[in-house]
Amino acid sequence: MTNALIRKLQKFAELTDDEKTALQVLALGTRHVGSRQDLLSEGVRPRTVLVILEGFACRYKLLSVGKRQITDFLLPGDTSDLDVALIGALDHSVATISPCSILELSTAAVDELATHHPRIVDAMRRMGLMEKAILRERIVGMGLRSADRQLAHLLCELLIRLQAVGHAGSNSYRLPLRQQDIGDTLGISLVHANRMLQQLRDEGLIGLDGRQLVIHNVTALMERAEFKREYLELT
Amino acid sequence: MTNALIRKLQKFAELTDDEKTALQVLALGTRHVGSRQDLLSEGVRPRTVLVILEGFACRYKLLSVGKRQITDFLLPGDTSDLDVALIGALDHSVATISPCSILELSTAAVDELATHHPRIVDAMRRMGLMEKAILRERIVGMGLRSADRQLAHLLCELLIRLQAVGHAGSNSYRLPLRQQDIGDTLGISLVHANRMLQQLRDEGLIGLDGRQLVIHNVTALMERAEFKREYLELT
DNA sequence: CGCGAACTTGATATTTGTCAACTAAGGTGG
DNA sequence: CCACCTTAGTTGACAAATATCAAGTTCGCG
Repeated sequence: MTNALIRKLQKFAELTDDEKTALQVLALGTRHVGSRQDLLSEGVRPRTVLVILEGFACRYKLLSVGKRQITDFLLPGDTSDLDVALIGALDHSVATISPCSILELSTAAVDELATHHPRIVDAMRRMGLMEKAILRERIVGMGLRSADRQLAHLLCELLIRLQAVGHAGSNSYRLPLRQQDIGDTLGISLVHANRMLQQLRDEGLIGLDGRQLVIHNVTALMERAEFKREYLELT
Repeated sequence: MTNALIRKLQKFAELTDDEKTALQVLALGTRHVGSRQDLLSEGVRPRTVLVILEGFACRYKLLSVGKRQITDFLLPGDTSDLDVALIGALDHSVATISPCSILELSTAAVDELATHHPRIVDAMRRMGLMEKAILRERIVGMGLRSADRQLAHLLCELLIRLQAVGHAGSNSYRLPLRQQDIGDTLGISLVHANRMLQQLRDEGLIGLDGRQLVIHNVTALMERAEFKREYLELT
């Protein structure tokens, strides 16, 4: 099982074969879920830790009917909150965007890992810290960046994060987001998201054919976005 | 030492006298810092965990000169990241807003607590989860709420959080933020922050005399903000 | 009393949202 | 295989929210 979780954990700490085996043994199993399905719902007390092995998912919150804000994305290798045992009720929902395959860990399994394989849990804690860094960077974007730069930033973030788990080439990846999803992420309308995408296309920075995104000039896109990759590398 | 940290931890787990004593013994000491001073700087590896005992502080990031985004506030009882030992370099800075008194814990002290007083660390982990919830709610606000509602939401958030540590009355508290700080928090200009403040004042929802904020009608302000307090109570 | 920082105000520019209509692409039953 | 149907994407015109600029005003403090 050289899956996305292990690839991601390796970014934070080299795993021994023993540790890899422990992860396999403790998993409750793998589920396959279609696109646009809720995995966890706001207000509910989660009972397991979810690990995305394949596909795109997101965390989101709803406000007065019809308004959804996506707060962040869960990509292959990402997990829902590790400290799930400490959570009374979830403040947000989690849903798939594309079809996903998902591994579940019981809270007992996490305790077991913490006891016998503390390095794995340390790596997972680092992932938790990175998640906070991503949330902060999203706040910075929403507060300080214009819509086109924010979009550029999102595309850069996804490039780096997907590359880390082998799901992106040097300048391209599959992007299963609808324009509505992009708008709900950046806090702009669908129409505006459409226009910002066109702007980046017209400038020759990106190409989007179906669901395949190609970044024609990664350096230029990062400059446009004022993208600093350090926040995704806090090891 | 019935300080803000202990009051805050008590919200998450009853502490024994023994545990309270451990906290006192392990602290490296208390510092007093003036307003508008950096406590931690982006890019630096932090060596201790900071606990705010008194005063207002914030986390912030800078973008191309002159643009600052405050991502969240550290109020009495709040701490900087607990998993500090796992952090390579900070992705953001931390600065005081008002004069603060600050307690420092060495990483060794945190390890010591984790070993002998796991409930304290659990409580601190819950605080970390709440911090993520606060960041997500800020993202929701920036994406979905108009500037006046966002301001209303911020004032409600601070009311509840300050009440939790005994620093606010039923409908009032000291608010040491400048209008520039409010703008930098909500992602709006200073001028617009000023106008939104006036709007809430003109509607009779709040009063702001010097640095003392009075919320004339808490329920109405919460309705205006679509404020749901659950996200601050995830126990 | 004077000075600087914070706050306030008005006029105008820019960005983004909303509405409404239209086009393109994929899937399904006849 | 086509007609239809639904969903996603696109476009233009206009409205609303917010930024920017520039000039006051107030207030605490030395």
